Amino acid sequence: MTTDHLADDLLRSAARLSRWASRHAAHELPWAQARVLSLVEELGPARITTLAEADDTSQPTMTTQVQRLEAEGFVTRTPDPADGRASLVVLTTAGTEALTSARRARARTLEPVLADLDADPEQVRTAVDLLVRLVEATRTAAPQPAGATS
Amino acid sequence: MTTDHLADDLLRSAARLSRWASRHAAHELPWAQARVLSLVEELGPARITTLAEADDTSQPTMTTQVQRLEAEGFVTRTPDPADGRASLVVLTTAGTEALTSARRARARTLEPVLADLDADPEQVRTAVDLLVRLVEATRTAAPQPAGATS
DNA sequence: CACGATACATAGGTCACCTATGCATATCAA
DNA sequence: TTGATATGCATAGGTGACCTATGTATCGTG
Repeated sequence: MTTDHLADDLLRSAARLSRWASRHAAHELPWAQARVLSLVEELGPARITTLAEADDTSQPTMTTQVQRLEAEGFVTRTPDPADGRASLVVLTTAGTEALTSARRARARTLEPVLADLDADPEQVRTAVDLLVRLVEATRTAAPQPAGATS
Repeated sequence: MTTDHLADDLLRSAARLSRWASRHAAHELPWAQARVLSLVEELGPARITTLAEADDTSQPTMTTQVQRLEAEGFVTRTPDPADGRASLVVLTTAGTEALTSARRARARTLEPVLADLDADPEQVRTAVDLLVRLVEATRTAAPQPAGATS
């Protein structure tokens, strides 16, 4: 009962927060692309499919995103020496810069709000850590897809 | 410095979490529509413009959303007795039910993950509260839109 | 009643998704 | 070696949720 509310509150807030941020941050780089760049940075040279899985998206979507990023010079694609079908997506210097700048923009957007909150910084840190762990947990814990009454 | 990371971590996690939830929750009702329903419930009979502002979206977008919700029987629009131009959006019984069910679905999606986290429930509650307060703070604290060096 | 302001609707475009499918390469069996 | 099948990526075509710009009533006011 309480858990129901808790989960709902959590999801609602997360959605609202990220929605608010995406609407108020002054970023040239669209969110989805920043996400992909971030992943490439995290995973190093990676295949499209790997990226798609990590981003919880479909392969065609990732293909398109990578194409755009490539067109803007943020990543390059080199053929995978181990597999002629695959290619490896690599971050360029411009990509790294774009990512850094996007991150800074986001942080800068949120900062005044955080300051306004006037909360215990340690508490904030704890809360954020919990969120991070929660996100990690979504990777492992497979959710019940609707009527999975197996 | 730490704050930069903090803000970024927070936004990244929030975005990932809500993205994950939106992709894994078994909801018939699209997210944006659930959001609007939620708002209508919260605000009571409200005008399109009011809803648009509350949802941090444009009036045309809200018009479209309300039209869809109306087509599905989740809300009705009645002319505002006080203003011939305006109409009031009201939740129907079906709308309330849809909202409840969407909420339950979301909570149910997240629950296994929360359980998997195996975290102190009180800590979770605190974190969620903080998130909620943060979202509220975004309402009042106007962010610096880029180079507002006034 | 004419005027600008206001509430909503429409038009037309973009971004981020999706599923279905095509094409090339890899892999394995006979 | 030669198919059959699996795998990695690209393309096609469609949807939802946004946006700005603009139209059309109605409201208030002089």
